[in-house]
Amino acid sequence: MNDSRQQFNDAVLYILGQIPKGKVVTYGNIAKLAGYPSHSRHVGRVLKNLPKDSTLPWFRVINGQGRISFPEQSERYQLQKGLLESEGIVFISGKINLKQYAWSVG
DNA sequence: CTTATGACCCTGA
DNA sequence: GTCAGGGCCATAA
Repeated sequence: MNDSRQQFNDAVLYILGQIPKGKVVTYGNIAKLAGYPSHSRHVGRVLKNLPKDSTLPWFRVINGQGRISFPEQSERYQLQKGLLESEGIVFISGKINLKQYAWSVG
């Protein structure tokens, strides 16, 4: 494994652990915070690589449109939606209010 | 080496 | 508001 890839992966996981409860972050935002503004896609690759029993709040990661990047019929979608709702996040037409739930440093 | 694919984003219609 | 096109980068074949 190249160090750069590992570093990106580690940065993403770290940021993921910094997301407060009841907040969400977009892929692009995480990538930017990790130091790779244009690697928004690879954030998804990192999450995909996560074990299903991971303790990290991967479900707090959504796309730039405030939607979950899974098809509605997908089990992952239902799981993520349920977890977010359990933290107080409200879904409207399958989307959430990014203006309200978007996390920023500080 | 070239293609194809992906838990994406931005912009314009 | 939603949808489509173009772009970006890493991985697999």
